[in-house]
Amino acid sequence: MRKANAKERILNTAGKLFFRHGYSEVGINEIIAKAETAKASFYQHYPSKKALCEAWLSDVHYRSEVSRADLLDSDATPRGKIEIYFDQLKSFMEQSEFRGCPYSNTGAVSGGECTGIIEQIQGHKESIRGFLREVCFQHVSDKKKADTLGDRIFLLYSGATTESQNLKEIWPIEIARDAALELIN
Amino acid sequence: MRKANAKERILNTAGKLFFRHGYSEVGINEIIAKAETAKASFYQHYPSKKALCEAWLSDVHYRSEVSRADLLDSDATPRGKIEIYFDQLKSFMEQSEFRGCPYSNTGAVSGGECTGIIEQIQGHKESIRGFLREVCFQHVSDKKKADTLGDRIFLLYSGATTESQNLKEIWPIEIARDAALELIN
DNA sequence: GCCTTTACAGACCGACCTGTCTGTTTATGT
DNA sequence: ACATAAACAGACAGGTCGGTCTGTAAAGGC
Repeated sequence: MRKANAKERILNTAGKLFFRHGYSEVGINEIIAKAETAKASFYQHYPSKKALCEAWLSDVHYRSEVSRADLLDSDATPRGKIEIYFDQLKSFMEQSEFRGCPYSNTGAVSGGECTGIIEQIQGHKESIRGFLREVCFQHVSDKKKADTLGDRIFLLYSGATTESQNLKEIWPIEIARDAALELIN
Repeated sequence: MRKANAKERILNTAGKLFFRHGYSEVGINEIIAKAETAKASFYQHYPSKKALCEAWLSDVHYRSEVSRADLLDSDATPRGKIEIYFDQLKSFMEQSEFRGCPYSNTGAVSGGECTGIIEQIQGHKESIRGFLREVCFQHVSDKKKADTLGDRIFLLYSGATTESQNLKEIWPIEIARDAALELIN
């Protein structure tokens, strides 16, 4: 018996490969070879490569949502939560060699023909947006102001991720964090 | 004789296809079929598909740089230039069906192994960043303040492009424009 | 002991990929 | 009229792709 069952091994291996090299650059043969499983085992658990990709994105979404919920319910100040959120992004980008957002990257590959993946991307982005709006609402307690403030921080966050990936540098995240913290004052 | 020579036809056709469907989703055969040329003619002008991609990005960069230089030298106020720049992005996203930035999209595909393309992406991004910094310098005439202000607008611009693409909606650009205009006040 | 489920190995298929090659046609300059 | 270069058509090679198929091995419940 292996350390984990085949389905989990496939999902973990594919996740790493999709994230590092991009969905379209990774083949089924590479996934099953690195996961040390057989092609028949793969198709026993996932009907297609696209379904595996959706399972991966769903898994990432679940974990990130738990993390945001924890941060939202923590006893830090709203301002502190924003700071922590950007610092988490910073360490994520550093330790992932500036690979950026798995959702945006996957969406950039599939030019728009795959509806299932697009829906997951939009759900994930709206989740982050809602989180930032809620944090801001804890700060200003004015729904409308909190929404526009949260949206602006959301765009700073997204831009920081994108350009940190493009330029392979960390300063966009620091600039965005400073700008967000000034906005919330 | 065709309306344009083969090299230009290939570049224009490939540009449209790369932009709409993504670099890795478009093959040589499709390009030459849509460009109504022969494979031998293609390899007479471009040594490889990657070289064609670099030529396309270089062409896009040249045209966008001219556009930014025109805007920079125009007689609009710095604030007006920012506004025009975001409005240009808005109409670009609308008429391109939310395909986003060709550079970021291409960079998301090639996970980092292709240095030539990465250099072009970074050059393009730094060009936009420099443009925004200069516009801000026309406004605040304090080099350090102009730089951080320009960088913040740069991140808003990037985030607006990314999320407008992801969500297939136009509001991120309007939010980013409003935020940028408030920042510059 | 048997039986069902799960995982294994890997051949095989048709389609597609980039890139090479041979040879023909067309346009242009002199 | 003729030479030269560009564009043409398309077969071909060597490889990879996602996905299907047949058959075997091992584990767990009864």
